[in-house]
Amino acid sequence: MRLSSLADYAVVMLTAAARSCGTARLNATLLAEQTGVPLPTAQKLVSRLSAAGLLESARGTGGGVRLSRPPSAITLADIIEAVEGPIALTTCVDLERHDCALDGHCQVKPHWGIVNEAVRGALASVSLARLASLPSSDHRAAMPVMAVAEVLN
Amino acid sequence: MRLSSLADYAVVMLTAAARSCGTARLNATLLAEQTGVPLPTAQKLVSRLSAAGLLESARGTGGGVRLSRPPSAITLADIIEAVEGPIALTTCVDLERHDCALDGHCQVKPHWGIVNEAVRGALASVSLARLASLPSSDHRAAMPVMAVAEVLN
DNA sequence: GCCAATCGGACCGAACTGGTCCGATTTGAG
DNA sequence: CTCAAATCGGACCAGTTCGGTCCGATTGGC
Repeated sequence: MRLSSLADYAVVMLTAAARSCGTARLNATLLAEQTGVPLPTAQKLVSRLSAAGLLESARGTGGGVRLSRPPSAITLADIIEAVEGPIALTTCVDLERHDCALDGHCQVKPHWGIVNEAVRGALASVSLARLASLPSSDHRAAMPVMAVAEVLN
Repeated sequence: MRLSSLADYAVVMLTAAARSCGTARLNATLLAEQTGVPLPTAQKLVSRLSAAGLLESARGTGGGVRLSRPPSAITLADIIEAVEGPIALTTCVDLERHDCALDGHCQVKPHWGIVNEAVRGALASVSLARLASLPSSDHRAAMPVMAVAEVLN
């Protein structure tokens, strides 16, 4: 239940990119300096985010990267999936590889899809624009969460 | 963003335990047979779940385990935390070890706590009793999720 | 036409997960 | 009271994925 450091770094880097959106052309070196992410790791992430379509890259001298969409149209779920692959709490909800040992008579399997979508939805509701803004002063530690149970039969 | 197989197995085993709650005394061997989880793994999980207080164990001949609380009072979050440890998407929300390389000037850090609580809340809203029941016929693939963004500043 | 700067992919070591096994402990029967 | 069976509990080991580093391919400017 912990997301990889690469995904964490990617969020930090894209947040920094969103702040200077449009103002300057960005590259891996600059993002690494602004965020503190090690340069080689930043390079790898730039590659992966470009391949996923979140960044548009230009090679050669004076090249670099920029957000391919406005920050409000990029969500946490997008970033995580770009770095880690599809969000799938269990292997059985991953459409690609449904190789679960208990597959046949598993009574829980039908529920995982719902739970997975709930978590994914929570992440998809957070936009990069929101993450780039400074936090408000009135954090409510505990938040009212929609009842997954209500749709879980 | 994928939870460990052990956590998955634990959910399946506890779901099976909830079905035969009160009817029979359970042990690791029985749960392994009913669920298909390999016996040694089931034993390990029984240990861990007992240590976490979700199962009450009795040793010796005729011993075994049983749920320490009614299934409605056990949530997915409880099970996952019992097996994997605290739910912490990033290291910086883990109160124990906040050793993040970017700790000093990370602009995203304030937001992670909110997102983490949202995900945790989603998992905490699913009870074991709900998982043990058969799924309804009208699955709604996409579910309305509360807007995390609304509390994120 | 050459050079410099940038992205893209391949390689390697380390940490964790998952699986297996054996010992410690307790109860029930004889 | 002693023995023995059955159970939980923890230690050990292999496999895999993750994280980090490096070098080559490509492009645009001079």
